[in-house]
Formats: sequence, structure tokens, C-alpha cells
Amino acid sequence: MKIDPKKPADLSAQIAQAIRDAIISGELIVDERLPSEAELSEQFQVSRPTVREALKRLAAQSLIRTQRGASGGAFVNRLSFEGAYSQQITTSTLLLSMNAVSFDTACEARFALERACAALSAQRRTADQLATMRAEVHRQSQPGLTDEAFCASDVAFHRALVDGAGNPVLSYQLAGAVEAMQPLMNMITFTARSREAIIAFHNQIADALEDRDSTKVDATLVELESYTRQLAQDVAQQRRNPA
Amino acid sequence: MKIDPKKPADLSAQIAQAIRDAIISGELIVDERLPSEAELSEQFQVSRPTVREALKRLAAQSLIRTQRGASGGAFVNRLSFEGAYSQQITTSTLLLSMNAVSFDTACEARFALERACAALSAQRRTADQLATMRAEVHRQSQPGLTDEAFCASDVAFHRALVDGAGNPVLSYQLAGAVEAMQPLMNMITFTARSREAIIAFHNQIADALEDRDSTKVDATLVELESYTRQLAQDVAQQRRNPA
DNA sequence: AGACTTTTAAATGTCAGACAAATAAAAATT
DNA sequence: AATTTTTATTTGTCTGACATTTAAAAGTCT
Repeated sequence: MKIDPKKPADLSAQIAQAIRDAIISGELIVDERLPSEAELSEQFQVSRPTVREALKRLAAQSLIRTQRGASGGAFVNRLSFEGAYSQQITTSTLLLSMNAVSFDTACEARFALERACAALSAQRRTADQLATMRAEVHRQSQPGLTDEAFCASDVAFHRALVDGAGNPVLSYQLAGAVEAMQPLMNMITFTARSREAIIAFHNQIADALEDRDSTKVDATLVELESYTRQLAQDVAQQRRNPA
Repeated sequence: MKIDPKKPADLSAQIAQAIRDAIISGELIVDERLPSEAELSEQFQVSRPTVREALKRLAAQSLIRTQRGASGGAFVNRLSFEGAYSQQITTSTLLLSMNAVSFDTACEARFALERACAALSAQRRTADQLATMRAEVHRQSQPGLTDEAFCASDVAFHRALVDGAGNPVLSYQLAGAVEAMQPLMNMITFTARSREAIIAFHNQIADALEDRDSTKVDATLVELESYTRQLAQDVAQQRRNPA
């Protein structure tokens, strides 16, 4: 691990990159302890605050964790799927909001990816995952549910559908697409009728998954996508031209 | 923006979270300048090094950028799709390597997602994107290409296919899945015959996209997936039982 | 007056040294 | 032997200082 003091970049950025490379290349393995901050500052010939800034950069990416006290220090993190979700969701959410992604674009991406999981989910979904979906549908049908709670349950339903594919890589990738849509979905006011329609679609999907009928799952998702986009369009139109 | 000095978490982590929340909620908008480090340290009642650690955490997530000099400071970044790619790829790569994801699992996820783009790509691919794909196939057929260069070209080919869908959200999500596979693919030694077979598949895909024949693109991707998995299986078997 | 140069001020980047707090291991005590 | 105390190590935080970069202000010359 070497840094170039003549580079234009900050020293802390260079040090962070050097350690990051060491982790990626496998030179540093999971749960291995990094040298103490004092040792690192000597090794890289920089001050301790500079080393600390580098370590905080890595901590922000959950590449390392730190522990105080004797035999404490910085340790290489096992980057878990669970832990990577939140970061993925934060990034995706900001990407959508900062780049003025249209509802249609986000919706299209989300359903395209979800349909990719549906075929696998029809084959492999467990009874447990099916039960989760049923439970969420039931929650959605309860009166007095706020729009936000309805959306949250919707996300949970689709998460279960995706998890049904039994492929953690797919679940991880989809987490961003599905959850990042939630702020956009929250802008929709759901009428009693539209909730009913969505619940009907969800029931159809659950039924099809129970029957392991991938064709029907796919067809229903297509319908649900089209319905969702229509709903958003109506809301947008109503804002422009209130009755 | 407030922090709780009695919380167990590090002050720099709390400050970073407070600023992060302000960005996500829209309280701080793109290109807005944050208060100077001195002002922030006064505002949060902490020292400047602590504020700096917080800012470095945010910089590591590309939420802010810093500029030196008069009228410099920390500015809220526009999180661009391009900029988010690298982080997504780093994370995905580490996830795969640290969690011992099998080649089959990663491969399945990648092709499932890619097929989700294929239908859209058949409708919308531009002449330019098609030309990129043709060029990459041509590069792949050149003799003397290293395995790594072959893989890199393979990635470029599939990136063009995905970009053909004309949906930046899809391209972003797929970047992780496709690029993160590369280290795994690099473990495969490509024989002249296997390269030929892959190139044939690529040509078929390009032809089908030229004809806007989504069914054929999908079918060919299925074949390519099965071929790729077979290839990996053969390599694994040969390692266990060398001839 | 206008174009160029110099100065200045503000901001981040870096350093050195210190103390506080947490923690585990070692030493002392019961 | 079990418990308590001490000690050493390590991260967390603070203070104060200086270096470097940069844009704007001030000054100078044509």
C-alpha cells in the first residue's frame, strides 16, 4: 500500500483508496484488523487526523468498522447483502429525486426488473414468502390505512415477491429499484376504488404464485404496471386542471 | 439540523447523518454551499476535525464535493447516474467476493435482469448502440486478445444492449450486475472454440436487435446463459480433476 | 478608463500534541 | 480461585497552528 504525496488529490482520499484497493484485492481479508491509527500515520507518513479522515471515508461505505479500547481498532467488514441494501436505497432515491426522473421511467424500470424475478419466484417461492404476501394484501385491505402505510405494505408485498426468486443478488439489485420508487408512489393519493383495484391485482399475483403459474404472474404484473402508470397520469392531470 | 451529544454513536457519524438527512429531505439543494467548517463546528458545538470527519464521510458517498480557496467550501453534489456507477460496481463486486456467491447465482441474476432490458432494447435501440455492439463483437474476434480484454469487450457489448432500453434507471441498476460479474468471468479461460461460440451468440443478438425481434433476443440470451454456465462448470471440473 | 499585476482574505488541507473514554489484559487482593 | 484494581492500548475529541489554494479587492501602469 503506497501513496503519492505529489498527487493532486487529498492525502486522506489517497490513503482511503489504497486501503480500499487492498480490501478489494483480498490483501486484507474480512475481520482482519488494520494497523492502529498511529501505525498507519507512520506507515503513510501523515498525521493521525489525516489517517482518521481516510478511515471515516471507508466507514461511510461500511468497508470497515471501528472499536475503541485495548485490542480495538479498525476491522474489515463483511459486506452483507442486508447491510448493502440501505446504501443502495439511499443512492437510488437520491438519483431519482435529483435527476428529475419521470414517474414513467422509474415505473418502467421497476416493473421490468420485477418481472425478471417473477418467473423464478413462481418456481421457487416458499410457503413462508407466499404467506407474507397474503398478510400484506390483508393489511392493505384494512380501512383507515394512511396512504403512506399502504405504500409501505405495497413495497413489502413486492419485496416478498422478489425474495421468492431465492437469489440474493437479485434481491439486492431490486431493493434499490423497488424502495426508491416509494417517495414517488407516495405522491399518489389512493382512492378507495384504486386501492381495491391494486389489491385485486395483488391477489391475482399471489394466486398465480400459489399455482406456480409464471405466465399469469407476468401478465398480471403487466396489467398492474399499466394501471399504476394510468393512476399517476390521472393525478398529474388533476393537479394541472383541478375539478 | 440537530445532534444529540449523549447518543452512543460518534459525533462525526451523527453530524454526517444530520447533513445527509437534510440533503435527502431537500432542505439542502443541489450545488448549495454548506456552511464553512468553522461555522459548522460552532453550529454543532464540536471541533473542526470532528466536522471534517463528518464531511469526509459524505464525500465518500459523493453526496458533497469540496473546493479550496476563497469562496470554496463543501457543496451538495448532483448525484449523477454516471457517478453512481462506480460505487455500485465496487459494492456489488465486494458483495459477490465476500459472500462466496456462486457463479450460477450471479449468472442467473445477471441474465434475468439483462433479459428484462432486452425487450425494451429491441424496440428502442438506436443505430449508434447497434454499431457499438457490432464493433465490440468485431474486437472479440481478433486473434491475440487476452482473456481479460475479451471479458472487457463482453461487458461493453452487454452494456450497449442494456443502454439500448433507453432507460437510465435500468442502465444504472444493471451496471452493478453486469460489471460485478467480470471478476468471476475472468476466472474462466476462454479457448478459441468457446470464444467462437460466444461471438456467434453475440452476432445473433445483434442481428435480432437490428430486426427488432425481441423474442429472438430473449431466446438467444437464454442460450448464452446456459452456455456460460456450462463453461464455468467445465472449468471448475477441470480444476478438481486436471487431465 | 481599461487592462494587468499585486495584495489580501477566506476557505480547505495538514500537522503536532494533548486529554478523555472505553476496553481488555495483567496484576493485585481477598 | 474468584474478584477487584491497575495498567496499557486504542479510538474519540479538542486546541491551536501553519500551508495551500483561490477568488476578489486593491493597486499600478499604459
